[in-house]
Amino acid sequence: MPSRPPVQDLARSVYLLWGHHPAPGRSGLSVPRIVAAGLELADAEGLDAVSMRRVADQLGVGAMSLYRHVPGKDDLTALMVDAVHAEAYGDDVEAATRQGDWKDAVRYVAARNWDLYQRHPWLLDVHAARPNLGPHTSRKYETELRALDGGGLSDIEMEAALTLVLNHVAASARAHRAQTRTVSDSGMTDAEWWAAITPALTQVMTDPDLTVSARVGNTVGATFNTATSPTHTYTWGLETLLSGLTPHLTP
Amino acid sequence: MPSRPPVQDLARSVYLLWGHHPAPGRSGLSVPRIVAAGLELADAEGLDAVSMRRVADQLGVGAMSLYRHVPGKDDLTALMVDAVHAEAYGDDVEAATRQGDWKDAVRYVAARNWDLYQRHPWLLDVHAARPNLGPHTSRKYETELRALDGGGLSDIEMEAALTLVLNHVAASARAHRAQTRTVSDSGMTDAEWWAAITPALTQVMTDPDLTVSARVGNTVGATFNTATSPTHTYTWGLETLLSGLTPHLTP
DNA sequence: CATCGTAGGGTACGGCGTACGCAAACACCC
DNA sequence: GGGTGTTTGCGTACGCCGTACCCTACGATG
Repeated sequence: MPSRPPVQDLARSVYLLWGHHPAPGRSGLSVPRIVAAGLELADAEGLDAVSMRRVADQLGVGAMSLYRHVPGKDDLTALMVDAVHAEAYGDDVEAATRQGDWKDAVRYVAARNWDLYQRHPWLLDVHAARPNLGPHTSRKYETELRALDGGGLSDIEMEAALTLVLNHVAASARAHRAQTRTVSDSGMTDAEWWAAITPALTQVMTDPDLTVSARVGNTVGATFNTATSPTHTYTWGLETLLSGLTPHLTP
Repeated sequence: MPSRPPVQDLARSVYLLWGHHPAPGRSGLSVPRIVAAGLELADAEGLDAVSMRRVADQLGVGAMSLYRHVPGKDDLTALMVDAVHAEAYGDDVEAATRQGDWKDAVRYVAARNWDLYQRHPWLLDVHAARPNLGPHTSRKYETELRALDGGGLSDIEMEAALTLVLNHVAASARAHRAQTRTVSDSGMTDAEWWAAITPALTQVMTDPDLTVSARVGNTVGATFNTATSPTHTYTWGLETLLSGLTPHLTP
């Protein structure tokens, strides 16, 4: 059942992102305070913990009061994302290009995004339908595109290359989090988990064709003590990417 | 509050994945039928539509009856994923290696995964904490590793390279879906959406530093009529990746 | 002091996963 | 056939979620 959202709502979301929000009411409730409360919850307990009720509780306010300031949860999330994107480069659009050659610039961009995901893992759970057009997200995008500008890539290729790099960072960060988080959540290390299922697995997994995966699994397990090493995949993959981009780029 | 899951539960999940499930009860309910109902719902309406209640409705059965056959929703999802992974290569572990040189093999692997995401977009929404160890997933992994085997990559590098490629496919497929889906959901094309927010955006977005992103945005918009082109990013990114992997691989 | 727009919040609806425990159907033995 | 123990199926309920609707009560204004 497609329901076309009124143009008015879309405009409202844009205005909200750019600081056009209602003045604080008599209880002192305001958009910045709501966003701050949401960020606190998300950083501490993840995106799932950010419910309208819990944000309201955090502020000593009724759940429905939030709706006077924010149209709904999606907009709140967008505001949170934009707020956090301010941390990446400190509003300095030349931050990446100053790092040296283009490879260093891209490495810097990747590292800043990696750091962002470490500081705010919930960013990995935000799946917005449309791109975020907030002020800080826009400056972040500008900064990152500049890292690739003037190297001989077409505009189309710049967009694709940046997407490629950022997707790689996000996927690696997601894998990294999945590993560390399930360890702390279940109180069970990867090795313990593996030991726990091995009996059942060997009893049941009698497929004789799994030769390569068995060898690789053993090597990886022996090397990292885990099934995979997200940080290794991150750095190795980034260098591989850079090497793949090299033919396209001058100096 | 970490709660260590009993070893027994982990083993049960493994057994379940490998076909050790209770016999059909008197109402004819069985694990395969539950999984089939879940797949039907997921393919038609997405993963969110797969609730225990709706699966049960589909089968003309009470919601709680499902729990006699399946420990919980996570296990049902794992079963669904494994079932669908059977489609990728038809259990032929040499399917990729037969495609020609290693580049063709990797292109084939990427294409099969892309197809899988087109047929079952809900796969993109599955975020399992631990790797799926089902029979079909295992064979899929074997098939994909073989595409990279014997080319001079170490075991560690094979794992990283495969992850790199599969992450790229998943991210591209996700972007592709986000684009087509939000269009059909909102009844609003990318161009219409852009037109709807442009007035508000130009009024508010007066940042003079956004020179490169403005230029790139215009070029991309003029070329693809959209903010981004996921299919282009997919193919261009894949070739870039292959070129980055080339130095590591012989023939 | 009276009025009134509005910020704030209470209640409610329809969803979710699933813990718990009862009822009905079956299998089995006498 | 009758009784009995076990299994299967499911109804109810709990605590979450986002948010629509509407009323209260406050603050500013005249």
